[in-house]
Amino acid sequence: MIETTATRMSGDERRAQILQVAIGLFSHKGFSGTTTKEIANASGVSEAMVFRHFATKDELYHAILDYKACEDGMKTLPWEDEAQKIAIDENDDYKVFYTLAVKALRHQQNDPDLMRLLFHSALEGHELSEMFFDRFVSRMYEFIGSYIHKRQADGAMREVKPRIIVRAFLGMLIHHSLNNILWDKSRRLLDVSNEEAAHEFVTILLDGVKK
Amino acid sequence: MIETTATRMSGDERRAQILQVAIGLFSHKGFSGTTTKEIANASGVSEAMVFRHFATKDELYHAILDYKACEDGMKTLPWEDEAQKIAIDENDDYKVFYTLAVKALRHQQNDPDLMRLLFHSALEGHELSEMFFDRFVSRMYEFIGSYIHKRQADGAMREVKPRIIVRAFLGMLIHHSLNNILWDKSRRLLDVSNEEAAHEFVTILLDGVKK
DNA sequence: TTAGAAAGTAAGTAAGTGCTTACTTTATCA
DNA sequence: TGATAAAGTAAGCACTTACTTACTTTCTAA
Repeated sequence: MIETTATRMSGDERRAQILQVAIGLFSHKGFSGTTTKEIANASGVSEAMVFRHFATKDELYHAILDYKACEDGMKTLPWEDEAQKIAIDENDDYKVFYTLAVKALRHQQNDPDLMRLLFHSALEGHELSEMFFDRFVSRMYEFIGSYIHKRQADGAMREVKPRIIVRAFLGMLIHHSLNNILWDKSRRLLDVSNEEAAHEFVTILLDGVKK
Repeated sequence: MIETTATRMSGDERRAQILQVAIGLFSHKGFSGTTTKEIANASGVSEAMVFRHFATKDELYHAILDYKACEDGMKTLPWEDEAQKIAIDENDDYKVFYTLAVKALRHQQNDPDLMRLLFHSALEGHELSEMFFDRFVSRMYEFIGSYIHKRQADGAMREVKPRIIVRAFLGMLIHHSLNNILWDKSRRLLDVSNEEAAHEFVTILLDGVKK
């Protein structure tokens, strides 16, 4: 893929490269749809090298999931974001939801492979799916849900089950990204910036749940 | 699977049975994750029989897609529904969207395999994905979009790009079903009936876009 | 009742699959 | 500079894959 000079790589470099190549392949063709030979070829290396760095194909898959789910995607958790906390304390509904939305959309756009991997593993019933669900999704429901609960107690939002509102919100965001990644790559159906999408989704949601 | 007596099936019966078995397997394990041997075994028949009915594995996959996408899923198109047309003529926003939502949620719940197949094929870049997109999704955008446009002209809805509203609406619905099918099978996160979900989603949407 | 058509199988094949082995090339540093 | 460790490969192993062939069993209707 990348123009490789004749110089050989260090073990760590090669390992990282194989991992990256495998991410691209797995995320597009799935686990069983990708062969170790393909991974080796795309890495410009023999199959034996793949198996020197990752004992089995499964181990490679797990390494990817660990890398993607732990190192990468989880860096900017909304419940650890300072600006977010301030917006929450100030009860600035628009800011809370807009910030969340733009971040999510940007993240998904910058790393479509993560979303593809997540869906592949969910469909195949891989354990990553559960892990991601427990570590990220369910906390997201708690995080947003408890803010909504607070705002309902304030009398600022209608008394709807908070989690339905969370689902509606995440549904808009995730489905929008999914559309862009999977079906409407050329934006024939709908072509909007992340900011515009976030603004409109948040406006609909907040007007939709305000008292 | 089904308790098969010793009596042999007719060609058509067997073909239909293999097709059903394959739907179950493909939708859970994907195309390349499912072997023809598995399909044969699960059908209680030798592999040769599978290939008598479907010349190649690809042909079987296409037969499934045709069957699922044409016969099954497309039967009750919203733009051919009489009750829907009446609601549209009466400008009964809630009825229009609620009917649509409940139908979609029910359909997705009754046939989770279709959604799984659709996502598998979208991730793998199979052509079904495009076909489904052209034949169903893009028409859905036109259908709902044009109703929204009309209601905006009436002064009943805010001037937001209609397709953003469509995306928000479909996002809630599809994401909700996807959650139920893939991640939250035991409804730990959110347990609501289709009717309640539809009602809340539609209420949020309509309050969110009304003038 | 029996010929023929259709349902069915057992046992393959060639090409792939994940993975290993036995070996060669290159970098590093005492 | 040359011993050593690490990066690298070619070739192949056991098994699986999609698909075939040559054959047997059962149903049907003239």
